[in-house]
Amino acid sequence: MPELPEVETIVRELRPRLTGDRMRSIEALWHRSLCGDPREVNRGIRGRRIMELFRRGKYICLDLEGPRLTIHLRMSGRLLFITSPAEECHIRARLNFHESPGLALVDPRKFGRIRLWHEAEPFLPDLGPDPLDAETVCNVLAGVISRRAVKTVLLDQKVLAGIGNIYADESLFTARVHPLTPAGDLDNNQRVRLAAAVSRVLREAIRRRGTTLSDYRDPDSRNGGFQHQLKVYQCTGRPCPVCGTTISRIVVGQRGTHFCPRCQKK
DNA sequence: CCTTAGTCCTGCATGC
DNA sequence: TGCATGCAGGACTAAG
Repeated sequence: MPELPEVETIVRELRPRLTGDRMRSIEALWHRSLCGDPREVNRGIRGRRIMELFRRGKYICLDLEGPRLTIHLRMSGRLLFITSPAEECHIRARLNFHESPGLALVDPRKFGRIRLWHEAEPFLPDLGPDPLDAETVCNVLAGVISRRAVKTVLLDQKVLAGIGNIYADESLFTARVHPLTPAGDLDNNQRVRLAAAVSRVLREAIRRRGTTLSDYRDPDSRNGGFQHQLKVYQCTGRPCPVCGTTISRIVVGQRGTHFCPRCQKK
C-alpha cells in the first residue's frame, strides 16, 4: 500500500520529468477512478502547465497554475510511465502530457482516485500535518487528549497525514509503545520516543525508496527496498529482532496490528 | 465525542 | 482440480 514514503518516492521520480510540461488529457477507463465529470475535468486541465509536483500525506499533487490535480493510490494503485507497448493489466486511467510519456493508473482494486481541485475551493481540508519532523509529531501528539488507541490515532489522517498500517506498526515497535495504549495516556518519554520513531522510520523508508510487499512499484516499475527492514509488520509468529519473543497479531480499529508483546508493554 | 459496521473492489489463501 | 468462502485494507459514510 502506498503510504508517505512510497508516495514521496513516486513524486521524486515524477518531478524532474513532468515539471514544466503541459497536461493534454485524462482518460478514465474505470469511471470511478476520476472524480467528477470527465469532460469537465478535461476542460479544466487541457493545456495547463505543471508548475510544481509535491506530496501531501499520501496524495500526489500537481499544481496546474492554480487548479490542482491529486492522485491517491489507496490500496493497490500504481502510477507507471507508459513506455513500451507493455500490456499492463488493470489500467483504470491514463494521464497524457504534451512532452512526457503518459502515466497509467494501474489499480487492480479500483480504489485509487484522481481529482481536480479548483483554485477557489479548500485544498485537502482536514488533512493533518506531515509527520517527517519529530518536533511536529511530538507537538501534535501532546495535543491529543483522546483515549483512542494510539495506533488508531497514528492512522487518522486528520491528526497526521501519511502514516498507514505498515509504518504505524513499525514506528510503535521502534518506540516500544503498545498499539492499544490510549493516546492521551502517553507520558512524555513515550511521546518523545514515538515522535522520533515515526519521523525516523518514515525517513529511512524514503531512503530505501519505500516498501514493496506485493503491489507497490515506482513509476519505472521498480521495487522499493524497505521490506527488508521490517521488524514486525507481517512478521506474525517470527521472533522479535530485539528480544526473540514471538511477534503477535491483534486487530486494532479493524486493522491487522503486529507488535512484540515483550518490547511493547502497555 | 467515540466506536462499529458497511461500502467500495479484486487477488489470493484457505478449506472441502 | 475446482469451487466457494473469506479476508485485507484507505478513506469515507451512516448508525448507535
